[in-house]
Amino acid sequence: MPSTSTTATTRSTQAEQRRARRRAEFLDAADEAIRRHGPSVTMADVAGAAGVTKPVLYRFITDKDDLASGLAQRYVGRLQEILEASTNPEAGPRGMLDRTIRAYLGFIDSEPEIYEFLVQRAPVTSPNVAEHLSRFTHVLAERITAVVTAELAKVGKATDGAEAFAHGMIGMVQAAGDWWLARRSEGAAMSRDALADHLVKVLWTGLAGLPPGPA
Amino acid sequence: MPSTSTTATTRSTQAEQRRARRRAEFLDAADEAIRRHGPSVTMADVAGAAGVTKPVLYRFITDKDDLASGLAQRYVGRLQEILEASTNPEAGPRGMLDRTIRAYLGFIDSEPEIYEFLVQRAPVTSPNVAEHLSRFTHVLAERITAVVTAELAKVGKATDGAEAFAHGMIGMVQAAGDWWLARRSEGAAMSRDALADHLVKVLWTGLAGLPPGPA
DNA sequence: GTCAGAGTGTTACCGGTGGTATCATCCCTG
DNA sequence: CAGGGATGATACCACCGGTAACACTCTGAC
Repeated sequence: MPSTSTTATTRSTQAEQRRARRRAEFLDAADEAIRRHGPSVTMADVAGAAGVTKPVLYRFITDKDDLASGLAQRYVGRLQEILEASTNPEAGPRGMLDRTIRAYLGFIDSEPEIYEFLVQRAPVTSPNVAEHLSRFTHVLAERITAVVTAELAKVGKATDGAEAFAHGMIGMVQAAGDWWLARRSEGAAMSRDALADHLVKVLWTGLAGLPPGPA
Repeated sequence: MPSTSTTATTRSTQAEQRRARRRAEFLDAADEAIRRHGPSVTMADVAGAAGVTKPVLYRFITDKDDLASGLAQRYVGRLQEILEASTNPEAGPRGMLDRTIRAYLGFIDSEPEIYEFLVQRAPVTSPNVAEHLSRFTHVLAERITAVVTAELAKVGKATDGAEAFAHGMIGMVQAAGDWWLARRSEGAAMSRDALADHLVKVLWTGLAGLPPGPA
């Protein structure tokens, strides 16, 4: 086994790793470019932020939607890290709801441009097929569905509405967040914390309004 | 007063009427074009559907966003007509919520392409200013805010959360509607009526979760 | 009758953006 | 040193939103 050579398989995985690293670099660049140019960034802007031209970018990112997908996945991951880091394991589902909403509002508050870029690219993707794979809100929705379903089952309610409720929850938080984001800049409006309190109360109470019945 | 001539003022109002009629024709054309080409219609498509070329269209519609605005206003108007037509005046706020949600779901069910065109054009409009004037959901939000505020005041709760709640409500209905729309095409999912029941229950119950206190 | 002007219409174009074909270069391996 | 795979750039295409410029018609005024 000569020290300077590697087998074919390890070489291919090395290539894969290199590709993945490159892709991550371009996501970093996109991050920076969005911060600099706002949600209407151009692919050339992103490439430029990476110190490179468009064709190179397109060797690692197939599409502008692919780029949005990659960023969405990354930020959902960070959100999840925040949630898991603060997991007081005995807080129960209501605590989880509370923390999730606060984390979400914190994200759109601290990264409004990236957030807007993400939601802006969302509906464009699916012409008519329901292929929203790994879009920001949908990834979130999956996780929440699980929690809601578990909670409903525990309380002995019908679980067939869980998915609709999960998506509805996200929609409510998102819409209220958008509204708050827009009003925030012109003074007025309530504090982020007050809004979070509000949403948690409404949603948690609303959960109780779901119809009873077996799964 | 000669029979073949008109005064300057009536002539100018005649011109205005003509302009308005023309604009309405182009909105009709947009309607048809969206139905034919999907939410990604082109301005040339719209002009073509009106049997005309782009510059003519642009004499009556300033912008693609203006076109979306016009359509949004038109459809919100129709929604309101439906609501008022079915107004059992003694149904109270819960009946109103019920009817509104059903009308909304009926709209996105029967006109999914137009609906998607509308929401797609929504966030693009405001670069950073909160000038979403007459956008579909925002027009709706204003009306709902009024109802919610009144109801909260009646029950003796703090009304400063009404606006956030109104936007949140719309967001929930919209997100749940999107989800339902996407799942509907692949069999599965619940019926439109069941979803409406669901949403009404959750939101009405959630309203009770708002914190008490003076306005 | 003819002239002015307001509408209505078209062709041809611009600027920008997503995305690609093509070619040059470098570096690593054999 | 030969050759292939990755890295890079230039130049281009298609498409879309929006506009400039020009041609035609119709109406009412003198």
